[in-house]
Amino acid sequence: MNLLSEIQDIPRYVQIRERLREQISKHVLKPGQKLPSENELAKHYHVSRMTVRRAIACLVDEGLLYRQHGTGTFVAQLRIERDYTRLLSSYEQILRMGLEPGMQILSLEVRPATSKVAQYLALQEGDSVIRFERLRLADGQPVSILCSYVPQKLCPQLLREDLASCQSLFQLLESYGFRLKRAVQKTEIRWADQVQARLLEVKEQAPLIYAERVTFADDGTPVDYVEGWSRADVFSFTVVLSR
Amino acid sequence: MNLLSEIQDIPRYVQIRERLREQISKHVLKPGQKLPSENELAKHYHVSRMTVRRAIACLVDEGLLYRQHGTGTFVAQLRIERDYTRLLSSYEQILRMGLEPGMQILSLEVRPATSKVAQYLALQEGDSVIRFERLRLADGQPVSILCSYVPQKLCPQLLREDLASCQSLFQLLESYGFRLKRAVQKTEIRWADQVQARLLEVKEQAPLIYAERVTFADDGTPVDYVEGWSRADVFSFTVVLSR
DNA sequence: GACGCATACATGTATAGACATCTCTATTAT
DNA sequence: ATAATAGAGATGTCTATACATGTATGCGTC
Repeated sequence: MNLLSEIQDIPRYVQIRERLREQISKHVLKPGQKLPSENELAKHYHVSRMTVRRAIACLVDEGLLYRQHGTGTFVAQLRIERDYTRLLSSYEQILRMGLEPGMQILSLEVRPATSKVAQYLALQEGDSVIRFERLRLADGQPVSILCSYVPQKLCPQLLREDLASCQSLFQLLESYGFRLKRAVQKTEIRWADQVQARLLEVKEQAPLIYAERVTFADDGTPVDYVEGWSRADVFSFTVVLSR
Repeated sequence: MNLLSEIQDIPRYVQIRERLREQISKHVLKPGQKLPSENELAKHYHVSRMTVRRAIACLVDEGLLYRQHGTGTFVAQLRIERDYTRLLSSYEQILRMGLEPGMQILSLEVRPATSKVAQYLALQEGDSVIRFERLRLADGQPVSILCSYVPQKLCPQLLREDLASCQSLFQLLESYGFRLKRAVQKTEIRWADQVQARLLEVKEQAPLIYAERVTFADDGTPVDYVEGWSRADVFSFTVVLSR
């Protein structure tokens, strides 16, 4: 009889969800195995069936479990996935690759928004945006040129912050209380111009991975537009797609 | 007073969800606007509050709505196209670009799985897999070389099907009853070898977008492993990321 | 006018139960 | 032996209710 902790103020469905997740990750529940029925789980945890269903529903959404109507709930076969569609800052990306992130600021200024930037950030053309351009390093080697645009009205004092000591624009934005939720990113191949080639230490016309991304807070407000040019020999890009 | 259709056997929460979705897409509910409270919606549709919450929860997951505890539920600012993380076949991708898909079969055979393929498809090395290699065309121009591997035991009669007339492997697999659910795709840059350069009509050593993808059915069984080499001047790649 | 507090109302969590629908199995009838 | 049927047990939908918790508002006090 597993008792849920009554002391801490964590919802029961969250506690059950995390217990199930742990059992799956530790192979107590093996891939393909049938879970106890919802009624059995409800009895076991001393909660109602609806609470169990809620816990299970989360894990089904994540792809850890699947249901078969009339038959039962089962552990899915593979789980390497989840983290792949996680929205990461370039800082976090490099950390994940096991390298030491570094940064070199190229420029930092307030500018009127061009029409393209205004459109992405839902501003009027000419509204002030903070333009922050830097070279991202991994283990001391240049890997990406990044250029971010943030509406100035969202964080008027951003310039005064020490952007050099703060390793990630995301950290800064989140510390301002923006709950970054999702982003749309478009990736394609472009060829290095002279300046980019020099900064990234590649040949002119070498292929680069070009990505542009708009990041949205949870209320759908665009917070950030980033363009990035990255060395094609360093980056790969893994995502999870759903049909 | 909107009545839900009692005749059709569609769950009420689905009906309410789709009505709300329609009102959002038609701007009856405008971005930023507050929805009626859950209790009001429940009265309006003559259902319980839990049923309304379920409908709303779906749309929150999709990013169309967001909630503020104690305040209300609101329409999000932008409708980021959900379609960006949709798992599409190459056929569907080209259709979406507004081009006419074509295909030229390069080879079709049953082979023992290499260790790499076996690992991706959760097979034993040497198990039979169907290897299907083709050139994908868009408006008659070659754009991708694709090479799919499917465990033979999943569809023993695949070879007899007329793969030439069926424009998409996905269609075929779904017609066999596989509920394709999600895929993990890794994308990077590689350089064209002699054969690839000739087929894709680019120079040798030209950069190509290399993608490998494992597709899973809803029970987590891997159904399909694809490698693709695509012309970098044709493809871009848009995804939605969440934090 | 500024502050604090009570209140109304919003969403968040949880319950116990009812009935529907789907699947599989065991029993019964042919 | 085979086919039809009944039943058990699983998930799917839905209700009505209770209480917890967060937020804005308006009122009274200072």
